[in-house]
Amino acid sequence: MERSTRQRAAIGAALAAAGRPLLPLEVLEAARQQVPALGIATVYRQLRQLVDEGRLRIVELPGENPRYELRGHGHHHHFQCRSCARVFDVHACPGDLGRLAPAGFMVEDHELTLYGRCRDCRPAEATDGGRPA
Amino acid sequence: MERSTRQRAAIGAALAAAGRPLLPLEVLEAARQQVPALGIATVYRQLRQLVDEGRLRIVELPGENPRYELRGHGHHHHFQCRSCARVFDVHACPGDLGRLAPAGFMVEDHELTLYGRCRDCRPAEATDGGRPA
DNA sequence: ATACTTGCAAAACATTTGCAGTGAG
DNA sequence: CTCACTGCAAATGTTTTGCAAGTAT
Repeated sequence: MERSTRQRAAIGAALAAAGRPLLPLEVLEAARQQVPALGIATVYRQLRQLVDEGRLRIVELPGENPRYELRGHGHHHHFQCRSCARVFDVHACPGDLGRLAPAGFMVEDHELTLYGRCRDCRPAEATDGGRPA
Repeated sequence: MERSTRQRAAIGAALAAAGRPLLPLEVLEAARQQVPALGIATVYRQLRQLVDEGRLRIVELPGENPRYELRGHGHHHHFQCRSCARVFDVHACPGDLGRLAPAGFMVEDHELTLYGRCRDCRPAEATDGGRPA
């Protein structure tokens, strides 16, 4: 049975306030505003526990470390900015992708990630130093 | 300009012989049959170079280390069977997903993975039970 | 009081890099 | 003869774990 500690609350609050998937280090930085002495090990331990409880969802993108977000946003997808690398929720959905699968395949679910420029980074076109592949 | 060394050939041969995505350590083990003194660092360096050249493709599955496989086809997606965990190519594409992103976001690319039952694992009765969530 | 939690440091892993020697062009 | 490539070892970077002290119940 899990206890409700200041650390656990701070980590949950950080994830709730962000409204987007966070990296463990982002969780640490945000949660330290409430619990300055918070350690990274506790963040990892709590993230794992919250995932086991079904409260958190792991968001994995190719070439990136796993991010964590609160469940309950319902079905949604993600958008990663190729300039700042942040990940945002996309609450739209193309729907009915069953017809894309090969004949005889049964599609139960899908995962979609969009890549491009977020609102903040879109104007800066020539300032971008490299190609974050 | 890249040189053709025994190591590079052995790594390419290992990937070609496997015909499935391999982990770096699997590549090392297989390629050592031709070049026993091969080092893991060389495997990683060659894998990265081959990816940069567009000859290899990185295959990432949730909770797994990246695998590498020879490339062959252009833009496509993937279907993972929830029963046998195999990954299949999906050559269809929903297209035009730019409208899904939040206002102000610029979509340049996308990645889509379907989950469900492959032909072999599909329950006998269900002809088309899959529903996109 | 009990035992789950925490913070720190060290460990465990996967991947990258520094460097001197090797070999392809 | 050059300089990219290689193997080794050390360095990174991320996540996990051991342990003594802290704290919710």
